[in-house]
Parts: sequence; C-alpha cells; structure tokens
Amino acid sequence: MGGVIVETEAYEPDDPASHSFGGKTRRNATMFGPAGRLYVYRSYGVHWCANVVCGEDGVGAAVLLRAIEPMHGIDVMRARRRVADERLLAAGPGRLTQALGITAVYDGVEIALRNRLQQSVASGVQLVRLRGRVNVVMSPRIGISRATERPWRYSLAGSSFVSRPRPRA
DNA sequence: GTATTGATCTTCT
DNA sequence: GAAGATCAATACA
Repeated sequence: MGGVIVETEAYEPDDPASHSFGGKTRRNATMFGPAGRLYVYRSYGVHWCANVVCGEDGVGAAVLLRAIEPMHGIDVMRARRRVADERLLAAGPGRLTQALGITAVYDGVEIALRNRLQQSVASGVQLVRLRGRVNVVMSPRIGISRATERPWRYSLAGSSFVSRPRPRA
C-alpha cells in the first residue's frame, strides 16, 4: 500500500502540543531515538497515528503523517477502510494508518529512505523522495489546544486528499 | 452544511 | 478523574 504524502504536521520538544514536551515516557520513547524511524501511538484510545522521527538522536522531534493520496494497493485499502471514496481512504492520521495497516507493531521500525520505489524493503516501510517541485501551504495544526498559533501543518496546495480541504492560511 | 457524542488508551493531576 | 496530534454516526439547519 502507498501513495503521495499530501499533509503533515511538525512537532518538536520546545512545543507544548508535542508528545515529547514533557520528556521521555514509555509511549513516546521512539520519538527520542534516532531519526528515520516510525513513531506509532494510540490516539483517543481508538486510532493509531504514525510519525516520522526527525532531528538529532535524543531530541524528541517528529512529523505526523496526516494524509496521503492513494496510489498503490487501493483495493486493499478500500477493503480495510470500508469506504468507496478514494478521498476518504487516508485523509486524516487515523484513517491513514488504518488504510496502510499500521499498528503498534510498527512503532520503532526503521524507515527505508529511497530515491526510487522498491518492490519491497525489509522493514516493510519505505519513504521515497518525490521528484520535482510542488506548492505547499502552511496553516495552523489541527486537533490541538496548545501552541495553536504555530503554522506547522503542511499540505499540498489544491489537493483533494487532505483531511480538511481548505486549510486556513 | 454544522453540532454532538461515543469509542475507551495513555499520561498526568 | 480528566484530557487528548481522532473518526463515524447521528441529529439538526
């Protein structure tokens, strides 16, 4: 399964909205590990959310994956999500993990960084560099109550696959 | 179209 | 005991 990442949010340690703000716990331990791993946590006791760990080892920064435009394995994602509309397959962090089949067992796995899409990678997760230029819109992050003024939500301009179609500038 | 609510995990008070 | 980086179902306008 896979697709083009069209929406993300940034979280860093000096950030009251970040899980890493209060220091290391059992849940967020992966955030404080080396960059390039997947940080998966349970959201509202119901959903899984997936992040890419960033920054120096031990810092506690990550990027939340909020939406993808489905490209590969669409039939599998449809079966998992039980929705016909492609725009709703992975528009939102909880929907994205459900479509991709990401659960707690993926917490801490190393993400294979590639310039081209591979048939398969050992960890099961690969991040492929997108070639060319795209227009990205910055806006306030969603679903948080602290540090709401930081415009750290990044979405692909004009994409109909983001979790909220019209991000406020 | 907006508003409300239940699902019930993890952390913090 | 409360709140949270959410979603889907339901009730209304």
